[in-house]
Amino acid sequence: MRYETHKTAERLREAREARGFSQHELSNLAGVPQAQISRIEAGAVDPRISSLMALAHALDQELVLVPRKMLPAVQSLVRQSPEVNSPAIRATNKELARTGEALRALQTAQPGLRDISQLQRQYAELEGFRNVVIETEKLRKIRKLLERAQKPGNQLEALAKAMQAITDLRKSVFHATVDRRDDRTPRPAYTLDGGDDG
Amino acid sequence: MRYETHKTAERLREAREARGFSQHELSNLAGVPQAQISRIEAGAVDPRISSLMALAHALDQELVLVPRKMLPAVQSLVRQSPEVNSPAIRATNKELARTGEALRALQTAQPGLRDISQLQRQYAELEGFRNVVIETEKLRKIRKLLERAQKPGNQLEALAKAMQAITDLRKSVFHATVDRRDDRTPRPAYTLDGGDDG
DNA sequence: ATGTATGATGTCTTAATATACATCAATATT
DNA sequence: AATATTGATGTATATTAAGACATCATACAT
Repeated sequence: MRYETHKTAERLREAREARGFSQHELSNLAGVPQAQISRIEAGAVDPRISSLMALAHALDQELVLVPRKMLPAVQSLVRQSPEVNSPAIRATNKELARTGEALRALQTAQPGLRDISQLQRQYAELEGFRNVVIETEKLRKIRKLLERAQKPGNQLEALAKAMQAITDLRKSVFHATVDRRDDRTPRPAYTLDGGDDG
Repeated sequence: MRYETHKTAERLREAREARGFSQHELSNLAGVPQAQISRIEAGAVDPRISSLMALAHALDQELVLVPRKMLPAVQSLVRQSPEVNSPAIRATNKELARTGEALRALQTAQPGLRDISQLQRQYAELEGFRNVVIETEKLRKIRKLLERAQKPGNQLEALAKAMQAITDLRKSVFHATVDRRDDRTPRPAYTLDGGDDG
């Protein structure tokens, strides 16, 4: 028993943390209890595939059967995956997740607010920048504003500020992304035959 | 429940039958009762991962967690059945071996060359594509360049060209498998500038 | 027709996962 | 300092895979 089960579990944990999900959040997404996730990640149980696949699916991963011969090639492919694990990106993802939560909370707490849908649309776009470094502090400020907008008081002002902040963030992210398009490989990959004999 | 569990089970059965194993034989190899193998393959149970891995291991397969984005690429790799005996693959493996030798030879002959470590890193990844068809001619050219870099003359130029060639080969290999569609850049960037509809 | 191999099922028992709680330590946040 | 979050762990119960063994239908060979 316990072949390299722990290896898969380890990768699951990495994927979860890379996305800034807590075990509880993942639990909600995958329908697997937090306690069970903890045990699985710790290698304390021998999970059924349905459990593993539920988790993998929630993390946008798939469990694939790979012939041993192909393993190195597959792994080198998987390494190229854009799932960066840098602390900065993890922090960003975490803040993004929390901002999303704050937004949902605000929505349920104050369903009447009119501009929420627009806020959500803008946030949805930001969601796409998971795994891309963005200014965490700005995200944080946005989240604070959203939380403030939940409580009575100057809700509208907080909401307006949040809107403005998210717009600014979008702009700044846009510029940052436009600047760093070095991986788009302008030329075709076939430059090898450059006039050398064999 | 039962996500795509049956898919994995199906692949296991294919692998078993491809090797001409009966369920009973596989049972002996993997230590899983024949009845259980039958139920697993039929999708009648939700097996534990240890059972799956025992079967996979006995069939020279590995259970790998793959990001969704990489799934098409990985599958296209896996589809290439490991026909190690095909002439094309034998040729590739042979050329790979010779290229590796040339690299090592160059290293011992010219220990001072600075970019060798990078070359080696890239070559190491190509090594993973043993048993996968890659462009043998390009490999051949790389080897020639490495051999040329050993002899005095325009070493640096040969080395630079080799580096470029190996980079291109890597790209071409990955492109051949990865790039069916263009979803590498975070897409929401396009929609960032315009305010949407109200 | 006889015998054999293969794979699917059935039954019973055992052991372990899955689940729903609760709790606790460590950390982060206010 | 007080509070909230996160992850690990404990307990009790229900569900179920795993394992051993038997059986049956089918296909294939003798």
